[in-house]
Amino acid sequence: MLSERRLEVLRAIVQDYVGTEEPVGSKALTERHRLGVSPATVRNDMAVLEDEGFIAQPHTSAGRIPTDKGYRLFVDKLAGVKPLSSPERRAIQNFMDGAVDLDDVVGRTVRLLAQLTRQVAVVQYPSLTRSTVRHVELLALAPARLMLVLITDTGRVEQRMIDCPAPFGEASLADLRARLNSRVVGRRFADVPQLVQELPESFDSEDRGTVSTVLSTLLETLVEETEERLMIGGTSNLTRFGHDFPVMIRPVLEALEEQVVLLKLLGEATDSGMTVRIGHENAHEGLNSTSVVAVGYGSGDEAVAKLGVVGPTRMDYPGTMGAVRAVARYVGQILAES
Amino acid sequence: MLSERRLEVLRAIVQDYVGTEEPVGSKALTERHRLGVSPATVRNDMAVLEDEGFIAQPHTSAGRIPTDKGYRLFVDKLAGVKPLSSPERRAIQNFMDGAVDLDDVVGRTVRLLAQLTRQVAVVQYPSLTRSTVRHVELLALAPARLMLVLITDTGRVEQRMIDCPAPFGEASLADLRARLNSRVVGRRFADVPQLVQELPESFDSEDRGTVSTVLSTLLETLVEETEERLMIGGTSNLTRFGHDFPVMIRPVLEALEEQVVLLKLLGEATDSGMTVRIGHENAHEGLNSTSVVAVGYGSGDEAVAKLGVVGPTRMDYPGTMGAVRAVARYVGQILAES
DNA sequence: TGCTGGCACTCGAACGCACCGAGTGCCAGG
DNA sequence: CCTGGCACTCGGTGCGTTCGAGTGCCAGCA
Repeated sequence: MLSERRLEVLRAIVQDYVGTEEPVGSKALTERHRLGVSPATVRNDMAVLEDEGFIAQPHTSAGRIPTDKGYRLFVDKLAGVKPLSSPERRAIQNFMDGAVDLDDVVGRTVRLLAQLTRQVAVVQYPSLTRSTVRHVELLALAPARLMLVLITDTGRVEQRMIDCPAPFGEASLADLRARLNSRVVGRRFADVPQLVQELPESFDSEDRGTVSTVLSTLLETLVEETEERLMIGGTSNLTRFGHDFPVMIRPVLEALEEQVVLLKLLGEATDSGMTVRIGHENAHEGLNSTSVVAVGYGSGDEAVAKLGVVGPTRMDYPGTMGAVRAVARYVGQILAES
Repeated sequence: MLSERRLEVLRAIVQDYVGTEEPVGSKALTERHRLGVSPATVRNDMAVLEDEGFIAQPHTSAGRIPTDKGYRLFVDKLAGVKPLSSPERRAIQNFMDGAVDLDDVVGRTVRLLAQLTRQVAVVQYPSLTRSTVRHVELLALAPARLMLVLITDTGRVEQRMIDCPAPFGEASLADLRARLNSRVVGRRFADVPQLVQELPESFDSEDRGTVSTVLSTLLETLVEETEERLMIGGTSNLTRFGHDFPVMIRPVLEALEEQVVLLKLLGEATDSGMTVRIGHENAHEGLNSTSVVAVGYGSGDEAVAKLGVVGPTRMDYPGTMGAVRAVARYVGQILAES
């Protein structure tokens, strides 16, 4: 077990390293922090911390840097979530104020988060499956051509073109629209498939084909868009990543370009509460030297999507966590209002 | 005036430098290209080219590299547009096939372009002002709450929430919807403001407020969304930028994050035909060591938006131009079909 | 006049080397 | 269990040397 002081030493190492970006030695530590012991003692503690795998030396005669395991302990036991300063809070409000639609909200959120944390921000669009249906619209663009428009309670809108097997009268269209809406409005998208199951049967045989087509397009859309969309920003912050530049940032940029990877990344975050994945805890290889701080957000109690940041493992965890949480809450509020 | 051979020397320098990324000397040139003259002669030619500002030496005793002016001459006079190979053409088809909606089309285009050119791709969404109206929909989400949905001929969909000053009956809604559509469908968005001008006057006084609100939201949307949206991708290709990494790519990433900058960039491209902006020809400072190759694309004859790539001035211009043009044409086709 | 070979010169890159100093591990003593 | 002392390690820095690709210039030749 690690004594109180050793934990204190670890905390000091993490803080200094995050600040200076340079391996920290025993002497420097005792000078910057009032540990009340001599460098020699700190050295002994460091030796123990190294044995336990919390810190490491890049080279034999250099200072120590925290390992992933060290950061993990720091985040779990030694650090809290730093609340934002009130100027920062005000900045959030100013920044998010006046967003006109969901795209705008998500876009602003990404920029805000990137700016606050000075890291790469990732924001997932509210998921369809967890949202509820606000409205389903069917528009006749041509006699045998429909457009299906889905609107969620979070303001997300999806649309699809539908080519009908047969012309579809205005009356039938209104009928279908009405019945569809009466069944699904206010329900969760995940439940829609069951809710519309026997709908075609109640239509004339001539319309039944079209109704089926519409419904299958609807269901397809639900499936396809479950592969969520997301937006990223602040990639230029990667340039402050470290010295050994190209090697580090290349795989990160590549990972960020693959939506699948990112979605999995956010998906791994637990539904409620903040998740921090440090270095090798990330499944994706390119992100082995980055940490991901993610949290769910939503209009009500339930999270409809996630947002977070990606940065070097050497990041200011308390500050980052504070910013991520604050932004998530604020976005949740905005969505609830709209 | 530059003799035929001097131009040939310039072409050889550009080609070699693009390939090797290293300053090219007189000896290497005569070895790799059959110029039919000795290194000494080439040296003389190089001296002239340098006097004229087409090439420069990074250091006194190094080879030459093309200047922006040199690339300009190369692009204008010495290089054609390299047509794609047939595997590449097939790749485009495979890649774009099966796109479900506009977002999907744009997303695929970005990835495709980034992959083909191995550079950063930028694709603008079809502009509203240049598109025509396919449909305007008004949905009543609550008695005094409407949603406005705009659909363009290019498949783009915009929506806005509207809070009405007074409840708005279903009949009035249908009426407004019908009149609105009969006036604007098939017309260009740019013309919409005039077309709906006196619409409120024909409504009952109790509804007039709401109608005005709806129309002003509609007009607002047109204005706001004239600030076009765009999508970028392939930023990881920036890592192959050069040796002097961080310094180069930082401002580029920053510029790429500012939509305004990018839009201006694309906006500067001429409407028809391909535009190539080389190095300092770009107004934005951060892009002074990049070149932009852009071209308009559209469903018909007229360009509804632009797309292009951003890469180091040292890029394969013929190949890049070929890819950009091919992709633009293909996307145009897809939009025309949908 | 224009091309060519020859020649002296330049200067950045690479290499080797010595030095410096932050940092370490270990140990004996309090 | 903490501390001061001490010998040791080793990466970073500065400096001088060498190496070679590349240059400019010039005299000679077609």
